[in-house]
Amino acid sequence: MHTLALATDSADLMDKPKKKRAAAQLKDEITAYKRRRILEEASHFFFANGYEATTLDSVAEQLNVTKPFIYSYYKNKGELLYEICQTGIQLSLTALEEALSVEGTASEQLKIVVERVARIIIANQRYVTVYLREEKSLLPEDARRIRELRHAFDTKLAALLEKGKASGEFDVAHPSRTAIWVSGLLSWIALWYHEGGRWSATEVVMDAIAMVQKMVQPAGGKHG
Amino acid sequence: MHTLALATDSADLMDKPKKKRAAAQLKDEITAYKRRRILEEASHFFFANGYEATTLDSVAEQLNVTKPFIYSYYKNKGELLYEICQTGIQLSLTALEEALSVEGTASEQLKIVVERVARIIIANQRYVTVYLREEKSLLPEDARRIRELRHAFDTKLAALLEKGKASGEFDVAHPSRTAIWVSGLLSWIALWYHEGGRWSATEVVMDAIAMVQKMVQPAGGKHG
DNA sequence: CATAATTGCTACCCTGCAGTATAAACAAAG
DNA sequence: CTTTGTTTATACTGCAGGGTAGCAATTATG
Repeated sequence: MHTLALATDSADLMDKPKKKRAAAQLKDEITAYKRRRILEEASHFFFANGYEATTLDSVAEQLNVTKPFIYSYYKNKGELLYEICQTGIQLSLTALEEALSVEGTASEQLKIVVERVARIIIANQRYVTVYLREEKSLLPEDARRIRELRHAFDTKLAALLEKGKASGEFDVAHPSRTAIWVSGLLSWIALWYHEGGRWSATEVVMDAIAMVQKMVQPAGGKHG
Repeated sequence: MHTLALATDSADLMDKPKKKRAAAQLKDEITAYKRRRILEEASHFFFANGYEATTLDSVAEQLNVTKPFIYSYYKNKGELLYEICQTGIQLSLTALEEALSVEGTASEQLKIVVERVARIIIANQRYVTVYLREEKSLLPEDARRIRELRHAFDTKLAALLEKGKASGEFDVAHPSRTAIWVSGLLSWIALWYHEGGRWSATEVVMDAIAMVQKMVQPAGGKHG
């Protein structure tokens, strides 16, 4: 009865339980699904109340499950936090990398980068906000890994700015420092955007694009 | 002996304990001083470990004092948090207001605003960061008051952008939305700057000025 | 239908910490 | 040198919540 809250019970995925291979794989998928659901609900609470103020009992209750259930899928509360933070930065990093793989001038690429990353941040605000806000609650080792991902993000962004600078498209005195401002502007979206608020997601994304373009735009005028 | 950690004991301020008036005033000053010291140490811990993860015992220990000491100057832990958050936003707001009181064109004023606010934010990073990060830990009523101050900040900034737009100095499509980006850029400093890190406070301030100027700069070229 | 394996729950433990009742130390006043 | 008020510490309480031991229910297998 309780497992109902985890929605889609085995039925959906249960097609060919013939071979052991298939059965084992199915089991893995179900486990992965349960982990995802736990993470999702946890991220809601961490986002709304903060990590320390959130109790695993409340997360379990939301899932119509008990605390030991969570502990059979996650080692402890800290592991949940780490996975949420990891998701937050990894999604942004992946969006950046995919955007960078699109061919085009630096200006075109930058526009795509900002648009896609901004959209990802809005769509995954909970994860990104927790990652930005709860760094201090991570174990030192976990915090280090998160910082590495963030650093990869900033570095790739800096490389793009460098490229635009070399081609004369951008006027940036110091690409790696400017990258941090751009990345901050994107992060700010997560901290500030409110669904159903004064401004729509699209408006915010368009604004972000415009702001970043101005930040790198040569004094002479427009580009790209 | 223990009160030593509160440094400057009465001696400093003790000049004319003649009249009762003076004595009472002195007492008030000492009380205010103790409150300030408690707040200062608390802000260190809240900044470094987060609000919930900080124990008042540890704050007391840092002051070479005991927990009931703190409770005789603050009602509870939440009051401490509120005062820290209040300090964080109020300092920024005051810096903004003072900068706005300097006569000049919109461009000149904006430059002064960004410079002063950025400096205040760096100098009071602990307070500002806690205010940005711990909103969810505040009582609803306290959170509301903090948001009001932030809103005042954004509104005054928007008015300046509006003024610059009217005079043709700035190219901003939507002043109140742009104000939020600018205010976000400033906030970002608190979250990202690290004393003794890769870049100096002055570099960061100069960068912030340059970024904001570009964000509002007309397509045609420079201004101010 | 019996046996084994898996999965989840009930019922705890125990620590850490916000907050307090009360006593001691000290200072001020007479 | 007592008396009175103030300031700070000692020594607690209460409980919330992370984490776990062990049991029950369910499912798979022969």
